[in-house]
Amino acid sequence: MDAHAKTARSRRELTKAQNRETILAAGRQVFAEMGFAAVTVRDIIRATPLASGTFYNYFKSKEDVYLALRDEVALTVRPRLRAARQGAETAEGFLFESFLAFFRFAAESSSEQPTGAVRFRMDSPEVVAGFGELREDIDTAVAQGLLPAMDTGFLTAALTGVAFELAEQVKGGAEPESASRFATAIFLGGLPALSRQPD
Amino acid sequence: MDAHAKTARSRRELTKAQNRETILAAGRQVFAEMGFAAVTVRDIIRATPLASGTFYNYFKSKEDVYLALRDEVALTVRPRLRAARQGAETAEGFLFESFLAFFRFAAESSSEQPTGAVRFRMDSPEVVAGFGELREDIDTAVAQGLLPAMDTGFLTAALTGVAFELAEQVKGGAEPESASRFATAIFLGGLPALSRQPD
Amino acid sequence: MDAHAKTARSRRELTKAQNRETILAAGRQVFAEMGFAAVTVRDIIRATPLASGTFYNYFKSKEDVYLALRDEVALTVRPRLRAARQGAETAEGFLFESFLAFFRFAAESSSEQPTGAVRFRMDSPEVVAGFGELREDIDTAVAQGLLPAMDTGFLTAALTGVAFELAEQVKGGAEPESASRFATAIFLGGLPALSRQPD
Amino acid sequence: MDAHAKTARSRRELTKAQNRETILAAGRQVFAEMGFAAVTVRDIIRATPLASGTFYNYFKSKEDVYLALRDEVALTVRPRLRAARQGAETAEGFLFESFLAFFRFAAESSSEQPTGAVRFRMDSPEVVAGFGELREDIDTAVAQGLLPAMDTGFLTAALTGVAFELAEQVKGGAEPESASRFATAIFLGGLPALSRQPD
DNA sequence: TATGAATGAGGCTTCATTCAT
DNA sequence: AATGAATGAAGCCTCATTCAT
Repeated sequence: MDAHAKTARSRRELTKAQNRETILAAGRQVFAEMGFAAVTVRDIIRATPLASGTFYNYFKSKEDVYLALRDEVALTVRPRLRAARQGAETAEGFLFESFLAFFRFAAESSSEQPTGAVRFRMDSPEVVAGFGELREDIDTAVAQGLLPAMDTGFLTAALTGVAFELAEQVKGGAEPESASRFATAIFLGGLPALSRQPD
Repeated sequence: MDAHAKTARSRRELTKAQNRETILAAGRQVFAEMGFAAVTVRDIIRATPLASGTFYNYFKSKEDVYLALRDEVALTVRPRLRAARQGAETAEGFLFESFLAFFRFAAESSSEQPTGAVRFRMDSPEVVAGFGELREDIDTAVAQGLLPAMDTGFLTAALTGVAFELAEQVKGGAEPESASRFATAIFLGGLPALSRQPD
Repeated sequence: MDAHAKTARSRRELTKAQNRETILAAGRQVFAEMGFAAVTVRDIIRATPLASGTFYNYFKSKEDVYLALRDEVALTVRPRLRAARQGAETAEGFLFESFLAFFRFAAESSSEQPTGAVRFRMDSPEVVAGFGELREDIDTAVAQGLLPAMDTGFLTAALTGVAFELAEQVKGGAEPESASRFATAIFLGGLPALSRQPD
Repeated sequence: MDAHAKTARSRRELTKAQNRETILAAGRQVFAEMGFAAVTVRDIIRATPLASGTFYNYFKSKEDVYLALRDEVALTVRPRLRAARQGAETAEGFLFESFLAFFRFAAESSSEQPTGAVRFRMDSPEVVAGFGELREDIDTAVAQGLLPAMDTGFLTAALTGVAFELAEQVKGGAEPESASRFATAIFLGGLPALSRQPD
């Protein structure tokens, strides 16, 4: 009986994890299809084989699902960004690898938004934190005299803005590599540096 | 009698224009207070002295109100950006005045977003078009050899990203002037240029 | 001024009659297109170049329009039925001409009903009254011994039922003449009489 | 445990069936009281102890309820008509029993219609199909030479018309038996046959 | 009389959530 | 834990009607 119960219990836990994942997948799908604002809990449930009551065993609301998805994104992106930076040896490599990791992720997770729908930014604190870590490293570089003193809040904002906007270009079909080269060139030398950039 | 009819007609049209403006103002308010996703048509109506049916004489949905607000924003921003550019004589002045116009507008229209709410971007095609015009001018500059050849799609994206993200900093209290200097420096010379920038 | 007023007044009266007719025509159209139950006053107004307030100068409700249309129908049908009967010299001619007049009218006023809509019967007291007059004449015939004594309520019902149902066949494409022959034969001799009826 | 589950399931399904029946009963009532056109979904719900949302678990609209009621009528009437015909051995019995079954049903389901309301016909394809089956049997009789050749579409229409109109008389208080005798006499011998019919 | 915007009641429907099974 | 029907609040929207012009 114990053995049986144990088997049953682990089967259940498996099911629990599966159900949670099922709901998250449904959320990803409907958020992409309809846009956050238009999605209802029922829409998420409908994209699922589960019963409506089951949803509430896992999430409290669509916002809750959304935040979980964002954390999931962050969980994927941040290690990649960190790895990219740690593998770099020059300022250029540092920026280039970071942008490249981010744009590759954007290309992977690209999905169609409904035309006319209001666009959302998947920029949770968690995702932005990836850039925050970049900032910390830049702070370090500034302290070491490798980079000039500057307003790091502004720099984070500028990096974030360029990263997210170029990510849209990448989602629209641009190459992650050329987008990364462009962004890196801008931050290393501004517009004049672009002339030295192969397209 | 003509005068009377005319007065009557204009009084009516005045009321209509006022009602439309009343609804737009209510929309501005509740979008700022609650965030787009959470707002309902009823919320907008409730922020109004009008009857519910009246709303539908002017707009079809909250999306409709939102788009009208965006167009209104565009109508305000674009002339300012254009004027800023036309008054500039150097590349630096060109960028600086454009950013400054945009950040000043951001500072004016700053309003509190609900913490935790999903952020929206007020970047309609119309607003972005302001940057599109900038792009045209840059294209001209490229043609004249003042600027290197580059991917203007990427450049527009980068300018847009920096402008919108720094605008958030400005809404959070940063100075439009210093944000403009920062953004200008980045695009003129990249990170190295920041050392030459007084904070 | 008098002359002018008079002209103005008659122009107005013309307009009044025209407006009423415009509304009735719109009612005919939308009742045929959508079915009575689905039609709203607004639908009728929308099928009109008139303003909504104007409707209420002529009718109180869609029911009011509907009744006016029925009266109009009755006004058309009854004289035709009466003329048909008065021109008949035998029982057979009497029935045949009556049915024929009715079916011809049905053929003329045939219009498509929306599939799936609940069907309505245009059998107002006024329309039925056309058959009531037939009944009176039959009563007379009974009194004169030309027809056997019977329940005239039942007979009116039977004639009405046959007339309206065969009218549907006629609206669906059947010939008024053959439908009239059929109905006449039934009432003169029942099923056996049909063998003597040329198709 | 199985038994428990089974009981649970059937208890649920019982409730579901009861709710559906509750709504249909409410529909029957309000359609009879107000006429189809005037009824709203809310009227049906109000005639029920159920919550408004519950209605939509069972039906999509008032039309949906109406069609279900018609099917229910058909389900009741058709077996009766079929049994009536199958028990008949002569043409007269055949017609008489069919009409009688129909009129008895009409008498049972008689209910007050609102005066002045537009009348509806409960003649769905399903109900008419009862007469269609009659037609098939008549076709057979025609093939066997028992009845003369004729337009069976017209005959179905005539039978339907007489049946539905006399049913109204029956709902108004006439005897099903005498109505059946009348209708049978008409179809067997036309008006002349009525003299042989005891009232 | 004609107009057409304003009104707010109220119909339609979906929603989030509960809870008995 | 899973189910899915029930709930009723509440959003959406149209409606009939009024009334100032």
